[in-house]
Amino acid sequence: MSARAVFRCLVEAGPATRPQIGQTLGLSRPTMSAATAELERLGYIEVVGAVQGALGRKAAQYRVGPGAGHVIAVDAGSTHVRVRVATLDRQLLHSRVHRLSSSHFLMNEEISAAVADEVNAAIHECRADRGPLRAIGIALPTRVVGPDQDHSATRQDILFSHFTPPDGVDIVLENNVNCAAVAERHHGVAKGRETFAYVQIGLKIGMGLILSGQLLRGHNGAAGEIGHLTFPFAPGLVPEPGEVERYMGTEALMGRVRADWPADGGPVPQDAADLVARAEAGEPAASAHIARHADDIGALVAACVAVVDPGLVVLGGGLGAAKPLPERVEAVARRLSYPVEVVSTGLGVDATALGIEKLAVDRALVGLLGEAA
Amino acid sequence: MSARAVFRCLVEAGPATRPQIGQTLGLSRPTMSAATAELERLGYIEVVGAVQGALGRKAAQYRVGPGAGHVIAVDAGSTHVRVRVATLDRQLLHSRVHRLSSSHFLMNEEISAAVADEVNAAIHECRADRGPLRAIGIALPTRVVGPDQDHSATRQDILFSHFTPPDGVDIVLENNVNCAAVAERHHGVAKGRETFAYVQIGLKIGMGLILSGQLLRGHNGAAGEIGHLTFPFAPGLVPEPGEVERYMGTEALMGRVRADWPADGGPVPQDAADLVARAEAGEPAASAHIARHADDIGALVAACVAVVDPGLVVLGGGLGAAKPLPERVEAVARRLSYPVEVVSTGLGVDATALGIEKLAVDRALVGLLGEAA
DNA sequence: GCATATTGTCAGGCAGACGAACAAAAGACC
DNA sequence: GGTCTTTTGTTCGTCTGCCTGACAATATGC
Repeated sequence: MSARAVFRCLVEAGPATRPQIGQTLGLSRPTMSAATAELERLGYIEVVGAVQGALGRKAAQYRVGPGAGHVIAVDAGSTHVRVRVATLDRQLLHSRVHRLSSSHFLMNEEISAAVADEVNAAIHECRADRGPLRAIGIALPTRVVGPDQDHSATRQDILFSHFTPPDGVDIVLENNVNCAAVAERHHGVAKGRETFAYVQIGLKIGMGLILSGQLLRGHNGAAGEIGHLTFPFAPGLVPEPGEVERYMGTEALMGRVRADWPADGGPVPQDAADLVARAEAGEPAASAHIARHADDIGALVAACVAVVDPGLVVLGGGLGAAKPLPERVEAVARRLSYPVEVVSTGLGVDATALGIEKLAVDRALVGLLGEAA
Repeated sequence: MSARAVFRCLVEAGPATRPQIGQTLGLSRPTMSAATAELERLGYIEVVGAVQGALGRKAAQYRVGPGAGHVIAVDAGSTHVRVRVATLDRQLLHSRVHRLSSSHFLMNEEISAAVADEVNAAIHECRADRGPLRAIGIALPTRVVGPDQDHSATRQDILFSHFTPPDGVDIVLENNVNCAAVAERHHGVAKGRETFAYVQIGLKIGMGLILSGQLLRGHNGAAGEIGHLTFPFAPGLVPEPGEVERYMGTEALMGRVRADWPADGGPVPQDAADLVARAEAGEPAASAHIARHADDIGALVAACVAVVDPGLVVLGGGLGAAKPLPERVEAVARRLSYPVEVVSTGLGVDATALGIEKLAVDRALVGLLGEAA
């Protein structure tokens, strides 16, 4: 039915009149009238006003209505839990940031409890305000596997020991790096791009792959786990699993910085943010370390480029926005492999939350409109 | 129109009766009659007999008819040019192997001339035999880029200086490793698999990726070019482009074998096939080299697994079918990364030709049935 | 007030598919 | 052999989803 297409159009492109939607979808006026009448009857859309063109009769403007419901998006990060409640057309209804008592590498009891609390608070906050709750999306700092896959060795089950989802509400779990990649595609520098890679450089290192417009999860939900890349990878050396993570994470970087800081370089940088700031301020020692790190990341990106040839790599995470990084990474990667464009993310700390929000909205639409695409 | 679906069904599943097709496609008898009548009128299908069930009236059996036409598939390999002419439902009409005078690393004048000669010969051979020629597929040992991409630094244009395709015939170019991957999916050990990687280990090393059922080509047509993987990849070493290829190819392997062959190991193996045969026969020196090579490949496969998590890796190429390889590669890859199954190809030297044939048939179907999927 | 342009609705029609009924062909059973 | 049952194939009416064309309902500008 064309009503589905009309609703999708309103969700994605925002308020519009019947002639506008008919134009973009290639539908006739009678069909548009029937579709909007049906959607309005269901409460999924509502008239929001009338728009006057240059000439002629005013056109009624429609938008997603309260009956379409809303979603809750949660970014369960290592230092903060961020919650967003939004309508299907992404009007923010509620948002909260919960600071964790300490920084966590993995999904654990404290994060799970915080997520459960925040979701329950959000549910009560927005009750009956903008229609039914359709989906809850949670971005996790762990590998996420589907219901038919092997759950051993994952930590996503910890969450559900703290949290019972309401009946009839879809739950969407996704890895946080994958979520950031989705956000880059819909709101960030990769907008409209069909194929690209998002590389997160922070405490841990990870990658999210969007190929031909769809997120690559992989057979075990482990696609993009480049922290597990073979390393060292050279004749005569015995590789160890997970060494890239241990070598490229900010802790290892700061360890090298502390061990290698020149006596005349001033105080040793306290953390990665400090290092980046002083490199951007022009301090030679800090710049040298950032440059060296960029070269390492460039080699890593080159490996990913050789495997999937994404054409564009977006750098994110704590170090991803550092000024001199993209150019240097791009230079190294291009020397080692095929042409690739490397840019920094423009989305801030909200990237992951925006991405899981988009995924939750997509799931809600599937539930609302049936299986059809 | 349902006629498209019926024709696709006959192309993919072979001869069938109307009730059978209606069953699989969920179409009613009247619809099936209309569809087959339309297709028969166009000459795309024909009645091939009548099938008697356990009881009741005989059912007419249909199959793809002469009017549907045929395709030419060419594997432009490094030592041979293989040609297959087949109907859309993959009945082999003609096949030829043209041995090249020497082994070539890249697309060059001799290969191009041989391809042009063989295609022209095949065109005249099958003229008016099984309807019009719909598409010509050519598997190339080079990176293949689309018409909208950057053609500099590719060698696919050499071909067209030797060869003018007939009017109205679609030309499909694809990298030979990607073709082998497609063949594994449709005829080989990865049959029915939606996501897997094919790794070719021979003179050169390369990978073809099938993700969610579709071939990943990448932004520059360079996806799977793991010969360009960053190498060496370890702290303090300066990586050089293309070193994996130079290290993992059979020439480098045999160089190490010759340099390192024990005095009491008998005559030095002449080539890779000899090395494999003697390893399978139990000779310790040969086994040790194959094992070492398997470990290297295992590290390489682990890198690919970390990036795309294919779940299944099919080994092919000159060394891919070597007996002890898959288990050893799997063991190394699993230790370094996520669970992955590693198996050897069951298709022989025809893998690439079968793959490009499938791609040519797909293109012919698009041309025949319109843009619809 | 009237011409013109645009939106919105109504009626009719067309394409594609389905279900029900009926005709045709084959084996099963007496 | 005759009849019954089962399956195939066709004819007919219908239904859904959409379009085209005509008409009514606004809006602007002279």
